[in-house]
Amino acid sequence: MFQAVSKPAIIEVAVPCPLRRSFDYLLTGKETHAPQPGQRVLVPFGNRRLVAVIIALKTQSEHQKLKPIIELLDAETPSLSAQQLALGQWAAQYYHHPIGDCLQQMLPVNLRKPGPAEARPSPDDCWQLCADWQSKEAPANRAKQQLALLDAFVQAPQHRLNREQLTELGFKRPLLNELIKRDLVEAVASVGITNTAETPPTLNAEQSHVVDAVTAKLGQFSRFLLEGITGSGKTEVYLRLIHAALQQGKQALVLVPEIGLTPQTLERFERRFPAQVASLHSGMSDNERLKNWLAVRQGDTPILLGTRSAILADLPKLGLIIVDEEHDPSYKQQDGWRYSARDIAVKRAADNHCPVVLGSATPSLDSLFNVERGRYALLQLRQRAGDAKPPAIQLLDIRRQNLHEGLSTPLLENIGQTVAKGQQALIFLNRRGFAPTLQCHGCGWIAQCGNCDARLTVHYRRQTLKCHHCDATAAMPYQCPDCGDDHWLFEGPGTERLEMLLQQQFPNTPVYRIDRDTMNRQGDVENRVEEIRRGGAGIIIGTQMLAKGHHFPNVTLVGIVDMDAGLFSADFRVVERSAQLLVQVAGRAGRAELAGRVLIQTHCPEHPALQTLLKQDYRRFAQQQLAERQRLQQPPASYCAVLRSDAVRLQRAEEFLQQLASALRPHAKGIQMMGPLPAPMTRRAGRFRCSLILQTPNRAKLHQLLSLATQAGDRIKKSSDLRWSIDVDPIELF
DNA sequence: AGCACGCCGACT
DNA sequence: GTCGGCGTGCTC
Repeated sequence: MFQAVSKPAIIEVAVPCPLRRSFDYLLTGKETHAPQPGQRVLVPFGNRRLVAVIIALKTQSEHQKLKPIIELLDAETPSLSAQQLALGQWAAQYYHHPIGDCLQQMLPVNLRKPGPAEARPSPDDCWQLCADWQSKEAPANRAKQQLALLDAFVQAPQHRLNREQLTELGFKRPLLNELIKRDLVEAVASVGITNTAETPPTLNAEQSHVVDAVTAKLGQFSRFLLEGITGSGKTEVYLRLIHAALQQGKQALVLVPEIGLTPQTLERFERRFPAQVASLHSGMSDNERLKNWLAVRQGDTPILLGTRSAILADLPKLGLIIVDEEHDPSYKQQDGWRYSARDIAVKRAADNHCPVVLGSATPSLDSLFNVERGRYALLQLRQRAGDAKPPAIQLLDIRRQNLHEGLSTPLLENIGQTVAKGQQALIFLNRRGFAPTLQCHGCGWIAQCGNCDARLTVHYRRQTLKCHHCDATAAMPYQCPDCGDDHWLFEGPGTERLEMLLQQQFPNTPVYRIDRDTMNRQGDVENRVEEIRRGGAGIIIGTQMLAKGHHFPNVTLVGIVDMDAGLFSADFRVVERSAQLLVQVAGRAGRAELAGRVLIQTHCPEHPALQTLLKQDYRRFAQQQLAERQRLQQPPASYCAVLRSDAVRLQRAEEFLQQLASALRPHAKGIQMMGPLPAPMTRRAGRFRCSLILQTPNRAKLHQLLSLATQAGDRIKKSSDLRWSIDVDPIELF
């Protein structure tokens, strides 16, 4: 017999290395199952063994001496589905990032090392008969499978079976779900979660309209921006949409910002959809992540709720994507493969012919621009639940004012009046620690970080100096190292200092501080928020940790200590970000019977952006900003990428980008090139950083140039300590 | 990214 | 005479 000539004996793989190309290997012919794209494979690479991903099968190779693979790691089912593989390949091109690294990041950590694609069974993978199962309606006689499974539970010791045993007995998850639905069986480890779905509340007219509009588009690609003010019931809309998708037999993917995935959020979803929600977030073990990742892929779980990287998971029946707080910067990965989960969500919706809903109270300018261009349909929720009124915003001009640790007299008086009424005040300051600067009163010496162009922050209680840009920590000195004087000046306010001041001023009022220094462990914030909600008069001090998600019904006064830092910056996105932060912080306050007030301390009350925000009009602010961006041809009115470099010596970093810029310039017609410029805080963690900014209205041209940049960048001779990277659609310019 | 190979300084 | 510094080049 002839050997079939087309039998693929060679595989093309992506290896987890920063190399922008693939490698070919020989199959041994002794594989126990058929190789398929997406499967993991152990290969010899140099003198190492690496877990690579098959991207194609071939019959021949350009390369002469191929090595044979060591073994196929996936039995049958590839770790990455065809759709994921295609997504990874698309993303590698779009973000100009090495394919091997992209595919590696799409795999759960446990699958990045050799071993089978299985999760260890864990205790919460156990189910038992409900105590009152006999009083419940049994499955119909013709539901033979269900009866068999029920019988297996009755026979089992303690009436319990775990996942492993169920698999052994040949029972599949959907069948188990049937028994769970009938209240015959429940998960063992789940404490305090009822297994009956709660009854959804009634929707108001606005909510119904939104639900109808999106539901009508299930099954086709459609993009929505859902602009819903704080407290307008966005989450309820999401739950209804998910329900509609599930009814059509589809799966739903919900993305939330990094710190938005609190136990409360998860519980809210689980109450509505018992045993149907899997989650992926940073607080879980690698094994748990793998377990949920697999559950969603196998279709056992129809809902995936997760943070940024959840957009990379496989949902074979994906029918709806929701991105909550779509403006949140945590959707953009800030190192390595700098992808935007929000943007990939839109791409996946297109691939899956399904709707994507981007929700926010303060939509990003990118999304508003897409509404303007008619790409996204705009849906709005303007009504606050219970008719709560938006808070009144007022500026406090603090020029030449006496400040007490950063607080003006009027703000202090207002805090006093608020707590006297038994209400709560929330003071927002985006600077943790006691004081941002330590200065010697004798000679003017200032404590600087040895590794960064930054001052050290004083942490009073711990008597330490910390750098907030690297991990440098030092003991608070007794004497000035320059002149020996021991009189110190603590300059500027920090949250720790405000806490001490306010506790002193209001000794009978509880003062709560919420920042990275006081909230160490998972769940600390939730516990503290719960305590505040139950409490009466009180003062809450916090950084941007406060701005997201949590609502404080007893807060009637919000004070913004320092607005000015967010108004002026070389980076045009800083103003957008601080406006969003302001609106979000303001949204923490007030309810129907207690209208809230927001007081903003500033040295520049005439600033146009502030004046617009003052009128409660985020949308008008956004329109003004958009007009400005269009005038200056800045994103989203143009496309942008940043090439960055860093090295131990500034000259090395600069030189590299200069050479890269020269190599690109002849091909950069119609593309604005700015730089290379040292970043505003050039030295950080002992390295100097530079940026070269590219901007053009022509996306195709930008990507052509970036392709050239990857080639040129690899060719240019570099000192060994030089690192460089490409950031497509950056959210920070430097 | 790793890891080896390679050519120049201070140690047994 | 070697141990080891990190420059540079490759990985199917």
